[in-house]
Amino acid sequence: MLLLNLLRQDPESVIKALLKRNLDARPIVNEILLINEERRKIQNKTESLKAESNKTAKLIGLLVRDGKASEVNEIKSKTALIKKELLSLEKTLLDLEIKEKETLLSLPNTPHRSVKQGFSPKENEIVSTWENDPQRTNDGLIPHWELASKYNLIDFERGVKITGAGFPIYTGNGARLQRALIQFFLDKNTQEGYKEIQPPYFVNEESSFGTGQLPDKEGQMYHIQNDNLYVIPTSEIPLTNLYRNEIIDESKLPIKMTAYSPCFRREAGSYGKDVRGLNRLHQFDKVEIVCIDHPDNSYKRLDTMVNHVAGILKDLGLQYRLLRLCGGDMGFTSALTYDFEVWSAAQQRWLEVSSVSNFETFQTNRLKLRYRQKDNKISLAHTLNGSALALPRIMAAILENNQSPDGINVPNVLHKYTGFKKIS
RNA sequence: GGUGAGAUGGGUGAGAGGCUUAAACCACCAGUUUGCUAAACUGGCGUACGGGCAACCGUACCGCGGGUUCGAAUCCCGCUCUCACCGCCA
Repeated sequence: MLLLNLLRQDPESVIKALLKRNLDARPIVNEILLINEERRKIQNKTESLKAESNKTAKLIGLLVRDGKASEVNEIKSKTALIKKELLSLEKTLLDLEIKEKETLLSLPNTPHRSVKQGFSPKENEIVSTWENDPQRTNDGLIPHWELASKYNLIDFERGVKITGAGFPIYTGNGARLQRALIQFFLDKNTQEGYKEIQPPYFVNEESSFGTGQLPDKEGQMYHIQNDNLYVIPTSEIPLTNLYRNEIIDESKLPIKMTAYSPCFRREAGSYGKDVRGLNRLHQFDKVEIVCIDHPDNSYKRLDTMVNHVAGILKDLGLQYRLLRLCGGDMGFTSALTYDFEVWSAAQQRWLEVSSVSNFETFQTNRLKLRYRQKDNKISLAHTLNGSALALPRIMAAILENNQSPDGINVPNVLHKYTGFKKIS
């Protein structure tokens, strides 16, 4: 949620920034300002009436105490009038408040100045590419879904039987490799100072709202209706919400957390070759990093997070490229997002494996997540998160890129976790 | 699932229709005193929104939502959550 004060002070800069998302926000911004003006007007009126009524009530108290009951009735009739007026004013005020918030919620975050305007993923900027020369031919290469069944690593069919499409069963060395990756990622993250957390996999409505999944992405989450809980599409939700409604001492910043969790996404409406094998699933594993930091520090923090993720991909020997997303491809809540894509040699395409974002105050404004400065001033903190890393496409790339006629070579850094060096 | 007890500021906890502007203590911050620290003493110490250049003023908030009343932390109704014990259970 954008800052109302910013919108009041400098609406033009907000409108200009949102153009990068190909959104003409002018009508909405104008509407908000209009509602806001009206709201403040009504609020002023309401509050002065309340002040009067409070004063009168106190006076009655004094009169009753002094035994001057005869004067009380007269005053009572006066406050009855105030009350009547208040009744309709308060209703109007509430309506305006709701409308103001609703309208404000409909605006996405303002892109950072470094973000380019653009409509689609095609306009994302390639910031850097590691391993300049990925294998540009898939001669003789087998896609990961075939490798997975050739070496008995994943059982897609039985996954369909017991749950449905998009719920693969990892078996034997496949399961072991998956676990090795999770542990490797968690170790890398904790070495970097991220505190390991095991969060719940279900969250309540308030938490989903806090990080912005509600109301924008309601249809993407699995919902447990009996208990009104949402199954997490990412551990970003429980991690970031840990500090919801809290005021953190400035000296405690940054707060750095990491968690492994399975992630559940309905992915309604996506079919075809993009979802083949491990490319897109309803349940997948991910290790996430989340930072809560001082506003002055958050873009430096974003850079260190990006470098950290890059380091992990290098350790695994995966060819990747780093993208800065254009305005049109960025998530609703983000101000700046970098995506990592690894090269999938058999499919001859780039696969997104990590998304690292700075949300600035967009989430903390909803979360009421603030920090206290030395001079006791209270401000909203910045939140950031990133995947470090999402498992399935990493798995796909490892299988495809490291295949040879006699098996699949496991990256060196994983040997101590897998206990084997080759899958054959 | 059953029964019972609760929910008050950063923490403990009083308050049971109007002298509450929520006591007191602890914690925290500043000052006095002091060779340093501690102790003692004095003062300060919530959040949000609105108004104001500011000092400051107003409003709301005692789990959440309604109601009664001129007036509600306090009375009434509904909900949520927490804790304890019992049952079931990895």
